[in-house]
Amino acid sequence: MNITKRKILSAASELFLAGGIAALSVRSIAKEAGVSTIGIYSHFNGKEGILDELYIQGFELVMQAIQFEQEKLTAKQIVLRAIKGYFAMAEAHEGHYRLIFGESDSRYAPSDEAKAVAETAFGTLIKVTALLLPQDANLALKQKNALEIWAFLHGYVSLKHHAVASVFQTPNWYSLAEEALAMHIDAILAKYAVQS
Amino acid sequence: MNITKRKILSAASELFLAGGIAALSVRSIAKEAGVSTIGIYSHFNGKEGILDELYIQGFELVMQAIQFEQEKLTAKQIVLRAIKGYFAMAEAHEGHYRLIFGESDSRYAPSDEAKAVAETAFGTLIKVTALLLPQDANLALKQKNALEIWAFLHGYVSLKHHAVASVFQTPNWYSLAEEALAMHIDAILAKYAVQS
DNA sequence: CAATTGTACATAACACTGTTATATTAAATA
DNA sequence: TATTTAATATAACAGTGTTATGTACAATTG
Repeated sequence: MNITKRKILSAASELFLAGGIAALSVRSIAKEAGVSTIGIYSHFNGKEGILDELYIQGFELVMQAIQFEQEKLTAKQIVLRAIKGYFAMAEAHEGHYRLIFGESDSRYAPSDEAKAVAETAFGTLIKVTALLLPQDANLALKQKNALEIWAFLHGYVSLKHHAVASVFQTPNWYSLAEEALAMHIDAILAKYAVQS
Repeated sequence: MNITKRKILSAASELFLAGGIAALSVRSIAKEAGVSTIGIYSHFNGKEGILDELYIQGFELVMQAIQFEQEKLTAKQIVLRAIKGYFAMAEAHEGHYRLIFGESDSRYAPSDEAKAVAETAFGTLIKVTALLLPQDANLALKQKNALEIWAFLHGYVSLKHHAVASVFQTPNWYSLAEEALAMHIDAILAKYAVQS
């Protein structure tokens, strides 16, 4: 990647991390990177190109968060650790999280390349959550299962960003989430347990 | 409410229903309502005021969706019907749904009045989901329980709006959701069942 | 009734957004 | 050396939400 291109991208990342989408204007990125506004268009596909890069960054963060060494852990332990990692990522990179889940700019739609990265991330999630299922489970079941856990996870994160979250005085939001998910995982394990 | 004020609000609602947030500019609302742009500021608090009204409309739709006659139904049946109603509302009023969950305009923040309506809606949800719990359950438990089901629900809706939703060829998204929620409800019922 | 006040309105402007046409400069190739 | 290509700078365009200014009409008051 070009050095100017990298400079633009890192400027965008910094502004995004500091102030979210509101701080990301074409002119502010250009100024921070020390280039002219037109540079955003010659090096990237305008603002959409910048957002695509951040979108991809976001899903790479998701993948990193749910993958790790799995030695000597039960399936439930592995999935619960992935869940912890997911929540930690959502807290540490709220801007990226909001972007990849459409809570930033309704005008932005990810490019095909960006969507491909998103699907790869979902593939990673399927692999992790499939540990809860019998080994001979088919793809449809694995997808259903991954979606189930992802929806539960994402629902907690998304609602935490919501105004109603303030009605909970206790700040143990993600503890409640992990409890509920643990219960759900037990239900999944019980449902598909191999009758021996 | 003033007749002009109603005309503005209904113009805004129509534009919003037809084209979502993208179709909602101060000038387009004014034109549709047959008033000057400044009218949006004299009758409402500018665009923020308009969005507040639509936000409140959205949560009223949520409340309507999860409330109905409950005669001769088990707790599980009532909650499952509320869940069906919730999904139906999210499909029929996607624009409102996206608005109240921050997927429309990141610059918009609901007013205190709008937030109060949101909390009332959450109260309704607590009342419905509390049917799954023992009658002597305390408020913290009821809140935890309502959040649990709401997160699961909302997660499915939010992910359906996401680009990754296209990896599921089968269009039975909400059937999968209802299945998963039914299983979770059973787990809740089992956990808090009165030992007799 | 006449005078004053206050409200609703229209026009225009401001500061901002993403994007692009035009012109200029520097670099690389023939 | 001459020509072509790439990167840059300036300015402009069409939008956005918002506001200042000026005007017309209605209501209230002396």
